[in-house]
Amino acid sequence: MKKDLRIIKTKESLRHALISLLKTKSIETISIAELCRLAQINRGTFYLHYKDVHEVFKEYLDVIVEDLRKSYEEPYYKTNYKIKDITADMIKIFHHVKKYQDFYQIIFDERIPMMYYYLLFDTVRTFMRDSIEEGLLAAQHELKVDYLISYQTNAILGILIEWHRQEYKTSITELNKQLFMIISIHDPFRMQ
Amino acid sequence: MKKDLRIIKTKESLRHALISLLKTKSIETISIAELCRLAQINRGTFYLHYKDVHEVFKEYLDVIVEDLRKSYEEPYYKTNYKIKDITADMIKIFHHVKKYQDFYQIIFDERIPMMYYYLLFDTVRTFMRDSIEEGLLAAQHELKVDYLISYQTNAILGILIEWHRQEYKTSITELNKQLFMIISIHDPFRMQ
DNA sequence: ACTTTTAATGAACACATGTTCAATAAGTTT
DNA sequence: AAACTTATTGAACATGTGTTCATTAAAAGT
Repeated sequence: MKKDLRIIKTKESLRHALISLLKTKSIETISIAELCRLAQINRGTFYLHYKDVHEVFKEYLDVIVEDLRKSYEEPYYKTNYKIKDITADMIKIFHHVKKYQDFYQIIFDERIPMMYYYLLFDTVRTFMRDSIEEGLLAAQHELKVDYLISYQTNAILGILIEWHRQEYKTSITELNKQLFMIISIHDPFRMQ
Repeated sequence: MKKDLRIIKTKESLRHALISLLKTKSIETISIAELCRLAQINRGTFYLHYKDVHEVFKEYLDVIVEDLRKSYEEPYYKTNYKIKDITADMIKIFHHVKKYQDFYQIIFDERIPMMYYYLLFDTVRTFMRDSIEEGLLAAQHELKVDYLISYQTNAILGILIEWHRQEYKTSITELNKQLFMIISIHDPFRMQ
């Protein structure tokens, strides 16, 4: 039950064409017709697999999200301090975003649909859930964890938005220092 | 140097037509041609004022952002506790979002461009800047405030995202209670 | 009221969108 | 290798997009 080679070929052609076009123009200005011409794919074939140009990009993005997930899994220099654990986890995200800066510049662009942001949000959110649940959950039984986790997750994404707005000029070391200071002020896990 | 009445009439017709169409279909599926037909405006005239359907919506949204700004200004029952001040400020935002729920449902939709999110982000961010700067700024001179403020702002928007995902079923009272608990855990301004 | 300014119109244009359908060719099974 | 399955193709169609331009008409200035 393997995938038909023709489908793979078609999708690859479209992905290559998109990457090529993205070097010179923004994703919003790329038409389906233009993409298909470059990929040498019939426009009708396009609609057999995708609804719009964004879906081609999104499929490519899945690879990047996978890298984010992987980079998060791999161990870092962990200490005994909870806060340091968190910043150590987040520094991995910063490294990842820097690595794929070209793509995150697109994801955070104001013309781009929220869907990419939510993709990132959901990915980071699963990390955040794993980080939090252990110590905190049991203590406050009136707390709806979903709100806490979304609060925490989006706070981190707020740093990424600010980073993006400052055109990624802040170094990762500096960014991590800032995050450490912010979390130190807030001291999220001092209860433990 | 007043605005030409014809322009006002054209823009009003388009706004009314958009509001009418939004009742039955999503903004993404509304074409310029369809909007102009309903508004009885020549399509060419549309392009004299707007680039796409979103710009019509965005102009309407400015009214809502203005309401957000106003509702934030008006005094609430303030106490001496900093945390309570913050949650009192934020409850105003919750009320505002609930009031314009129909619009925030569009703003947080995954197919909608980030631009609306940023509009909200920037508005809340100015509130946040005003709330924070007083006590905190001077103490930590190595802290880049921009990152702190974006972190704080987006954390709040994280709650709104979660609220949206839970289809605004959580009551404002409950939401405020959650926020109070979250901030109590983090205790952002215990230094003061 | 008359003149000036400028917004709105309709027609036309090349190109993009989204869909259909029979014909073809490429891949998979046997 | 032959028989099958199905992805791709090209053509066609109605509609949408973004722009232009001369004409019309409405508002503003005098």
